[in-house]
Amino acid sequence: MNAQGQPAGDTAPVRVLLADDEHLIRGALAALLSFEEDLRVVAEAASGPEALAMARAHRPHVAVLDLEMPGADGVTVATSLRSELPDCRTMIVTGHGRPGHLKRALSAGVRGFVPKTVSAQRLAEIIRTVHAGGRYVDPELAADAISAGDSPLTARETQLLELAANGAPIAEIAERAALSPGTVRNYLSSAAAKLSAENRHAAVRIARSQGWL
Amino acid sequence: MNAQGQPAGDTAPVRVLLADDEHLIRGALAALLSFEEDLRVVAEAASGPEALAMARAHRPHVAVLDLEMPGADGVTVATSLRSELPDCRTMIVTGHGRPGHLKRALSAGVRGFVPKTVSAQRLAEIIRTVHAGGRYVDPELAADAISAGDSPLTARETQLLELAANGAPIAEIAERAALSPGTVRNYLSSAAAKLSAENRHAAVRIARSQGWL
DNA sequence: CAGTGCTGATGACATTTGTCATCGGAGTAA
DNA sequence: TTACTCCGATGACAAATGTCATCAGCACTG
Repeated sequence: MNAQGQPAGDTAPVRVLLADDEHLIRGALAALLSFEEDLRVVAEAASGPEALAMARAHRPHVAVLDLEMPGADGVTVATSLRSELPDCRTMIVTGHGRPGHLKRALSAGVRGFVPKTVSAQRLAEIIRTVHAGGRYVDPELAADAISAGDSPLTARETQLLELAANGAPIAEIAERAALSPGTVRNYLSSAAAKLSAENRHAAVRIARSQGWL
Repeated sequence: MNAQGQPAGDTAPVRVLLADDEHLIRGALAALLSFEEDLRVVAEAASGPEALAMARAHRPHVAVLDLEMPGADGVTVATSLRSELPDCRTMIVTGHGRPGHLKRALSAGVRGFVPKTVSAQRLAEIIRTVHAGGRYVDPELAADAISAGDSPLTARETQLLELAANGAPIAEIAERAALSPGTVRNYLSSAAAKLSAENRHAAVRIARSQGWL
């Protein structure tokens, strides 16, 4: 009856991988989790690729991944882990959770999605839940994701919005996408209309805020 | 001879205020710092205003402030603290440190400026340094700040860039600033020219990246 | 097969935006 | 005083952008 996993005693501890580019957070987290007798941090990583390498080397039961990391973001790492180490459960921890990120994460097989506003105790519980095969999604983020719905944008619209994200003029976007300038304007106009934005720049902002970028 | 402050033993501990909106980090940090015998976390806050209130109530020696917080950012809090509690030293911890932020912080009387990539040990040392009256600035950020130079923008240019930051059309910016649309275009054009940007949206990006926004 | 939606393009047109010259007033430093 | 910069505005013009209609190929689906 250790399903929800209060400290166990005799059973083997849960092997945990921590990946976060902020050393301060990662170290502090590792220290806190070390107090939980049934959890053991077996590896730490500061970037996406490093997280993958560490996971291959140390075979954790649960990988706790920051969403924003250099190299590859948490969801990308989770996707790779899913195919490489199917037994490794994954969960995402993030500062600003956007609805779209949650959707992407869930379809990547991520079993936990929590904001950094939770306490360490709570995180430890969630790690146990995930390890036991359960799922946990922050209620507030879940509500946002449900009410937000899916992205109304097509693939090209999304791609062109990304290229427009840095404020580049149409000509440059067209060149980088190998498309006609007129075509680019059409797609961006369409995207802005779908998002009820006044122009493509506002559209970029809106798409970003929804995690559709 | 306790200047750099190795654990002291008999002298009174340094009273520390921790302010960070991410509960996970704040709690973990508090736990880690509690191992340092000469440091004592006497208050925690999750927002700018709360940090101010806590500081008034608990009179910390050193306030460790996150740069990005709801309500009021770390530099704003530091400015208020400087006038309200001149004896309270302040330091800023941040995820992404932009050159302009560092400059603003230093002119607000902040004595420490560190990225979240430092270790907890390092942070503890820096807290001691700051408490002893010293200063500490992350070398990399300092180099960036020096090479970046000051903002070339005038007050109005900066203000209008801020209003333009969400992608709003000129008309809306003009209305919100109570200025003529033509005037707005002139200022934004001037700002874009100073930043070598192709248009105002790219200018916003550049100004943001320098912390001039 | 017909219908639908995404893609990619073109042309036309109106609007927005960027750029420049110019003006006047206020404040400030030499 | 003079010179300088910033502020705020106007007018004119060119360039970029947004919008719309229209076309064609392709893939998919009922």
